Amino acid sequence: MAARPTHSARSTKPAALYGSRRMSIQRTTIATTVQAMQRAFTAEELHRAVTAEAPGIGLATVYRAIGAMQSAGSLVSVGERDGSALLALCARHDHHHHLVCTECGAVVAIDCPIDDATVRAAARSGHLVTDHQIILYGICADCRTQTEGS
Amino acid sequence: MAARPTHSARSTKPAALYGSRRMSIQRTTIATTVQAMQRAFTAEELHRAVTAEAPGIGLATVYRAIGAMQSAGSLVSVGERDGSALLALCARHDHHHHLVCTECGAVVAIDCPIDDATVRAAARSGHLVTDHQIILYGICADCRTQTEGS
DNA sequence: TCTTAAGTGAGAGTGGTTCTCACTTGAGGA
DNA sequence: TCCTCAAGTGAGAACCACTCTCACTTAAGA
Repeated sequence: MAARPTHSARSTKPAALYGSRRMSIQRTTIATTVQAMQRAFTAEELHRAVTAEAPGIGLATVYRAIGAMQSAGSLVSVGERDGSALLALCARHDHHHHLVCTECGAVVAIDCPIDDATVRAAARSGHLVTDHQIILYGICADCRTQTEGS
Repeated sequence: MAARPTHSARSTKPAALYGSRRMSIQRTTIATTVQAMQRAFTAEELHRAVTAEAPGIGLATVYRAIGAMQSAGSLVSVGERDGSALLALCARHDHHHHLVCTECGAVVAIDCPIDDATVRAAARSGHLVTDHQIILYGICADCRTQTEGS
């Protein structure tokens, strides 16, 4: 299993995060704000950050932009916090999962730990695994070095 | 990885599903209904099933009973369906996960596929895995034999 | 029986998310 | 440079799963 940052999407153009042709000022602001986010965030946190940048952008607009980015595959849901969906920017399009740092909220892409052996073992019991959903929680490399340094 | 039914709780007394001493008629009805459930269910589905059995039992009572059974560890959340939490009876108290059958909704306990190798590989990238959440979707043994039989 | 705290039903409240509607605006074509 | 039109927007209502409150009931131990 290899772990690498999810964040190459940070350097792509805002428009690339959506699946549509048309780019409004609001969507550009939202995309830029998402790219500036250093960790996983909720829709409400994103709305707060966006309105700090450009007051007047509605919550519904933020939700619509989130939906568009999720459809385009540039934004993924990585669990939840206090009943709200936790979102993160992710440029990887191959099959993978995410490790959410419980210290700082950073999200790291992780290769899928479900291997052939797992699927075969399930098959031995008569079950067929067709899909799965995995979220890993832990402490990221940065937080570990910080903790060990102090 | 071994897979085995989650359902030994089906044969236990209703009172054993809750962590408390006191048993009301409502809680007994709810526990019996849960034990009769052949698959994963939502709170609303349970409420419908319970009121079919004993009309007048309130939704809040069902939610309170679900909370008590979850605290007691006899009922677990195994994902979600249409925005509602998906619940299932489970008697296993060791570390494990669940396979939800996409055909019939049956739930099967599955040993944890996250092994030492996975954790060590994450550690090699500097990350420490402290917790995880896994839901497997697939087709259970019964549904497979049915499909192959027809 | 009595006491008492746990449990109950009804319904209001909460909070995240989605929908509606009238209005605005970006982008492509003439 | 207009014109057209569909995509996008803001405000706020609506939706929905779930929780809380409150007056009342009841199980269980003394």
